[in-house]
Amino acid sequence: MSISINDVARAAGVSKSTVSRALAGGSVSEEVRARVAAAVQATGYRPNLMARRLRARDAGPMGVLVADIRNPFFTALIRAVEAEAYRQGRRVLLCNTDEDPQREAMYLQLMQEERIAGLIFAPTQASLHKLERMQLEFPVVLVDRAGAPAFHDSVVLDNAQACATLVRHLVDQGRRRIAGVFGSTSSTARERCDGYLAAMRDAGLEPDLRQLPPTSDAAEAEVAQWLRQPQRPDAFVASNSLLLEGCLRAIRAAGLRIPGDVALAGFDNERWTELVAPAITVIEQPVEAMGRAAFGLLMERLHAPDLPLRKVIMQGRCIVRESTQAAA
Amino acid sequence: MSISINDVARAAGVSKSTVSRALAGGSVSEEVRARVAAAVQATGYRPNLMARRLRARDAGPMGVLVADIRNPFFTALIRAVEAEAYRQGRRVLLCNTDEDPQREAMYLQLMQEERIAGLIFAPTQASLHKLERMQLEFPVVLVDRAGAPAFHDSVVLDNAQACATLVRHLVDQGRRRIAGVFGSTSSTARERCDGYLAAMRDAGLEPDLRQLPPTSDAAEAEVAQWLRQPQRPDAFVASNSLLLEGCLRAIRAAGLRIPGDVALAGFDNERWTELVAPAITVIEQPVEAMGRAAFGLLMERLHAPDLPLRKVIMQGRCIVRESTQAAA
DNA sequence: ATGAAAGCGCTAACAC
DNA sequence: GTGTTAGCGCTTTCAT
Repeated sequence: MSISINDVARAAGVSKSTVSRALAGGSVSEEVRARVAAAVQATGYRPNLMARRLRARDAGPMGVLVADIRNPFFTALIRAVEAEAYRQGRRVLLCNTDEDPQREAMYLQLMQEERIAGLIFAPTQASLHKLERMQLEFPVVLVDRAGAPAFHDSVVLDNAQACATLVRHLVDQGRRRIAGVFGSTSSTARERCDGYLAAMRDAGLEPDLRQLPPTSDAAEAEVAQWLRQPQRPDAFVASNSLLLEGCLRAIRAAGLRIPGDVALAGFDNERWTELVAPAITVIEQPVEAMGRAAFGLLMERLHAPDLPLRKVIMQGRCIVRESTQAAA
Repeated sequence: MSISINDVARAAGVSKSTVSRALAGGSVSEEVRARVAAAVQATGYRPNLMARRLRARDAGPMGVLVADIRNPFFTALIRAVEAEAYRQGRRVLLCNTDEDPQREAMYLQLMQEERIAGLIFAPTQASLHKLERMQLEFPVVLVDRAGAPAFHDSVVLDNAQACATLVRHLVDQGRRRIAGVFGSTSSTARERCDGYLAAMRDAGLEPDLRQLPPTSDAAEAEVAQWLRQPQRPDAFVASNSLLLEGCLRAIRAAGLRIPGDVALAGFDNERWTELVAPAITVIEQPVEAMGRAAFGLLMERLHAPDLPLRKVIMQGRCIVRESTQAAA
């Protein structure tokens, strides 16, 4: 049995409500406040948040539910949110769904049951739809992945635009058979795919794309096969850093030179994209800003539930490196 | 106000105790069980875990407290633990301390207050000592970082051995001025440092080492300066992948060739270490196994608190790549 | 098999 | 300023 407020009250010789008030900084005499403090020390008392929340509808922790903790974009996002939460004295309940809708559903229910104050969520395509009919008891801010802004605030990159930028850059460098490697689970991947298609059409080029589970292994296997085709692509665009890595491995394994034989570009300015030779052209996302914005939207929503729906769209920055130089 | 068990009871036309029993799978007539199930459906009821735990001393979530979520070793560890927890129907409360003892203390108290069932913890050097006098109310398993096994179960790499292996390998390749770049915040870094010192002594070589905040930026700055010294090192050993990355950047920036001018080796088989040219020699840690072991120890401790203290020491695997070939 | 009632640890009215 | 009282939503005796 752990120490309760009653033990402190007894030790301090006051009632438990007085202890409660003293701890909350309410109006109590200095003398009593000191006695309570001493009693807390002596007993080693820690408030029981279960009880406190049960009673006071106290703010529960913030939830953060991301699709893949291996993806550095998400770890960076988590850090940004957590830093912001920490500054405001909020705890963060973090969970990882591995792009699995079933685990997503489980964790959503879990957070419901844990009575979190609000959720920052990067859902799979599958859950995005279900989410709308779900009527959760806490506000949700979608981040990185969102559909039409019908039910939830959201913070996303201008994905179509960013991907089109990448394609246009490749076209400018003289590439023609530009292949697109996209994830199959997120709205983000779909939007990037749309941008790819639009830019290819504008350039009068034939699109050539795959939608894969967003892991490096899947990309590596797929691209390996792709490169064996008669008319092989002269450029690859990958819709996240995991897929990008898979592309790079496959191209290397095929003994092709970058950018001589094929150009390569992708999303997320991970540190390794600059360290490999040749360094890789990427779209950099303003991850920090996205995390802070998501947290901000959530806090505002908490304080003013009737605010109109907001969708924050951020622009990516194209960092051109050697991997997309014109072929020799 | 959210839906409570009373609403379900009313809807089903039974008492709340009956609902509780029906939900817990107690002895209730089939007919009532069906009515309750229907009422749960109709009302959209979700049990309030705060109340349930408050009452029943139900097992809280598992806590995981890591030092740096940017470090891929920890994200891999988290995934392993989380996967295992998921299989057993346990939730995971994840927090990130950024190697900051103050945040560590805050989160420890927090987990105490959240009444977690148990904690998997990678503490800083500073907290490791305090932890011993802390008398937490839940069992703790230290992972990656642990001192003498005095108070807590732990799972660690054989750090000294692994680092000595790296040094011996470099000596075999003809390196003599082998520099060591170690973190300053963890017992792990200290043990690797000890292994470095021992191996250098055995080889009759003069040690030359630094202990830094474990970030790539810190390593990059320090190594840049190091390389400007008259008798510059002909090899670097870095004690984690962040430091390793900093070393690589600094060596490149100085215009030196690897392995021609300097050799480079480090810890953690991150995918980028294989992608850069030249690929980098590393010690691979059995991260998956470490995560699973930590979770296993914790569960066992939960079921049998009086078990003797256990320390699991795992061996790393040295993966030799081009970065440590003999100088031309 | 079911209901009534007690109580987990806490806070917030309401008294004084 | 402080104590008394009444729950928050739930499980668990103890009756019936």
